[in-house]
Parts: sequence; structure tokens; C-alpha cells
Amino acid sequence: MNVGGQSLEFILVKFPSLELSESLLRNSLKRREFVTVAGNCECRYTGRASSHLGWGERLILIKGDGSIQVHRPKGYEPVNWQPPQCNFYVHRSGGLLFIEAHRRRPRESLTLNFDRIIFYSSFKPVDNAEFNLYVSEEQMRDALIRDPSILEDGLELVDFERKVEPGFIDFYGRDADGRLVIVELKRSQAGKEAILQLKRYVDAVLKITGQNVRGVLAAPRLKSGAQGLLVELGLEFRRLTPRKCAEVLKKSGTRKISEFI
Amino acid sequence: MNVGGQSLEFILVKFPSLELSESLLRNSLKRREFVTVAGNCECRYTGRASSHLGWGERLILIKGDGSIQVHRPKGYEPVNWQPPQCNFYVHRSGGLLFIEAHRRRPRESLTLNFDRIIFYSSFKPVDNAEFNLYVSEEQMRDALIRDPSILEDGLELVDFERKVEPGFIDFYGRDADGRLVIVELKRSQAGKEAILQLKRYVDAVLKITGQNVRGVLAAPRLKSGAQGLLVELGLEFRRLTPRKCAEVLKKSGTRKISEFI
DNA sequence: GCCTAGGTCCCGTGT
DNA sequence: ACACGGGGCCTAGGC
Repeated sequence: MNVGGQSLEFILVKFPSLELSESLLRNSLKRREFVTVAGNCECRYTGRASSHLGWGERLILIKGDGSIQVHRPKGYEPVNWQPPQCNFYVHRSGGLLFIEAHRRRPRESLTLNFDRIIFYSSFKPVDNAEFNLYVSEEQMRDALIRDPSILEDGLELVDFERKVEPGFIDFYGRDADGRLVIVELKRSQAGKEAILQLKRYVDAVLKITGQNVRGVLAAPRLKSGAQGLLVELGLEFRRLTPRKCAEVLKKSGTRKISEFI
Repeated sequence: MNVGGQSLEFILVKFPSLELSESLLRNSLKRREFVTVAGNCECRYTGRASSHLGWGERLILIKGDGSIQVHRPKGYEPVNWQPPQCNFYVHRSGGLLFIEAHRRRPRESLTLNFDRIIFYSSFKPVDNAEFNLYVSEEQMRDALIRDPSILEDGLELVDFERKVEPGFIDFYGRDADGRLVIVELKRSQAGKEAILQLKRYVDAVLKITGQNVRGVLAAPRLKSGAQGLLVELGLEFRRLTPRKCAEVLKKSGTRKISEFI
């Protein structure tokens, strides 16, 4: 595609026969095109689990990376799918068109059989654009590293992504009074999971260093009901928003962010 | 659709102008049809996070339930999306076609602008089929309820989905020696999260009852490395497979299962 | 409305 | 290869 409006290996067919659909599919799969098929079908999946979906009209996407998804008329998520790197097999039998998508590791397969195709489309989209997402938890950590004072005056970085037994500590620092501070970051509101995660880190560091350790949960806000557990476990909460972090990143010279805040 | 091969409000257009695309879209959105659009576009999202995706050729699905997804040529997951119940706004400006999808709670919006449409399709799929999935964790719980002995001789049900402070206990029972048993089920291999989840329940029940409580993790297998934590926390592992559970369900009269094992 | 937990989660990253 | 944690996770079920 992308040839000034001129069709380049772009196929669009209304009500193709199963025979035609079969040959179009074989061709598109070989060329690793982006295939869109609407049709009346039945779906069976077996692998990590098993499923069956009776006859109905759906839209199927097959991408050049070997992923497939079956979309019903409602619902954000596909009803059946396979992640990239599947092997596809197409054949006709008993007046039906079969599409099979097989995967190893885990070993599983998805089989669709069609009795009617509503439309068939295939093309090779040209898409080399960069995708940027703001602000991830990782970027919040970067902001905190660049300016720990956004969390608390006098806070200083000692280390980040420090490995202790239960996992990785987002931010490991020292406060104005010289006490160790462990910070657990959450991009959105923090719940019990985050609190317990922080507690594990605090316990682990206490065990290793023997020193007094502060555990600080930094997030836009606490989920209601989490406050109790936090206090009970002797931990602290500090409000930290993605927006604030974005400002820090912008100020400290990271471009790209600027257009989005 | 579904009228013996006859087109009923089914539209398929190759290279529609932006003007035509706009009017087709307005119509389809009003009728809550399933829309498939391929075109060259730029995408901006803002809400729980923010993102920008430069120009490129993609496939967009808009469903009658108000969900939208933008698919790049690779990757199982859409690069941008909105879940069901969005409000859509379509307009043309500066030689571009804009599609906006807005959501409240959380407040967020996705905006696509196109400079070229490769194809446009809309139809109203007829799909009333039942979807059945085997074997879910819930079904494994049902099997364990019907025959607790599959986990351990003498085990008896006391309650299930019992609410304690941290959450819901899958299976709450009593062993041959009269001790309380808390079972955490996993349909696939269990890792640290499952162990910690179980530990929370055990602690909570211990606190409430003051009795000796056994914590049992039931899953097809443990992830390597999880064994240590399990032992450390004084918990037990029992192998339980979906297959075994399916057999119990089949024996105890649940149909449908039979075709999938 | 919030919270909790499951999912054929997917996916990136590290060991 | 496998384990671990994040995700704009989405979705279902309880309260």
C-alpha cells in the first residue's frame, strides 16, 4: 500500500466463494499480508484451555506476524485468538472452509470453519511510526531519580531497581535524617497489593541491614480501605502524580514529553 | 446480514473519499454497526496515560457496543483502543477525517485523523451463539466441592468463596484430623503471587479463629523457585490438574465437558 | 461506586 | 527456556 492511492497487492472482495477465499487466503498467508475476513463460522480452541463457539457472523483478523483474532459483534476483546508466530493451515472439506492456527509452546490450536464469507480483504500496511506512551511507572521512577525532592525534601538517591529477595526496589534512598527509605511506585491508585509488596521489601532490607528503614508508597492516591493496612504495617504514603513526574522530566531535559503535557 | 447471501445494510467500499467516509461513518455509528476501516492515520490518546502514534496504515474496528481498536500490521494487541460504551464524534477539518472516541469514568479520549481511507466496511453481524470455555478455575473449584477427596483423603467442604479480610477463599474445609484447610486454586502453574495470596488467607483465618490452619496450594504444578517460598511460609502444595477436575465434573453429571477432554 | 481476583491474559525483561 | 511484574490491562462478581 501507500502508493499515492494506487492499489498495490490490495484485495477486497464481496461474498467470495469458499473456493476463491481459500486461494486468496493461501496467497495472503504466504505473503504475510494483513487479512480481514468477515463470515459465518464456528470456532474451536484447545490448548491451555478448551472452548467452543457455535455458528455466527464474525470478523477475523490475521496479521503478518502470525497472530489471529476472532471478533464477535460486541466486546472489546476477541472471543478466540492466537498470539503471533502461529502456523496456519487452510483447507476445504464437506462444503466448509477451515482455517487452523497452530502454536507450539504452549501447544495449542484454533480452528475456524466457515460456510459463507461476507467479505475478504488483504493488504500490506506500511507503518513505521514510533509509538510513545506517557507516563509509565518506569518514567515516574526516572523522574524521582532526577529529583527525589518531589517526594520529600532532603531525600537522596542511593540506588534504584535494587534487587532484594522478594524482587526489585523501585527507589532506594536516604532521607534528611540519614534513614534508609524504600519507595514503591505506582502509576495509578495503589491498593493492598502494593502495600504488601512494599512491606516485603522493608522487611527484607531490615533483615539485611539491621537498620531502621522507612517504607514509602508513592502513587497518585491510595485506594479506599488501603489506608488501614498501610498504617498497621508502619508504612507511609506520599502523593506522586504522573503529571508531576512529567514536569520533572520536561524540566530536566527529556524531550518528547513536552508535547503531551 | 445472514439473509441467504443477500446483502442487508452491508457496505464495502474501496478507496472512499474522506467526505464519503465521513457520511458512511455517521450512518454506521447511528445504526450501531460493526465498522472496519483501513487507512493512513495518526493516533492520540489521553486519559489514564497519554500516547502518540505517528502516521501509518492501520486497521480500525468499531463495534456496535461502542468499543474501538486500532491495529498495526503486527502484534496481537491493538496499539490504541477504547472499551465499550464510548461516544463517537466524526468530523472533517483541514483535509483530514477525525474520529474521536470519548469515555467518562475514567475520563479519556482517543482521536484518530486520516488523510486516506483504503477501504470501508460496515455490517450488522448476526451472532447469538453460546460460548463455552473449559476448564476455568471456577470449574476446578466446582469439581473440588463435589469431590474434595481428589485433593486429599478425608478432606471435607466447610465453605467456598468465603470472604475474609484480604479477599475470597476458594475452598475452605476440614481435614481427616479435624484441622481447618484453606485451599487456593490455580488452573495453571502457580507462582509466588499465588503463594502470597494463600498466606494472606491463612494469616487472616488464623487471626479470626485462633485455630491451627493449613494452607494448601492446588495447581497443575509449582513454578520453579516458588517451592522455597512455599516451605518458608509453612504452606503445602497438592497437584491438581484441570483434566482431573473435568473427569470429576463429567462423572458427577455435568454435560458438555465430555466433548473436550 | 469501589474493590478483588481471574485470564487461553499479553508482553517485555532478566536470569 | 522460564520466572516475574506491568498494563491505558479488560472483565466479571460482590458489597
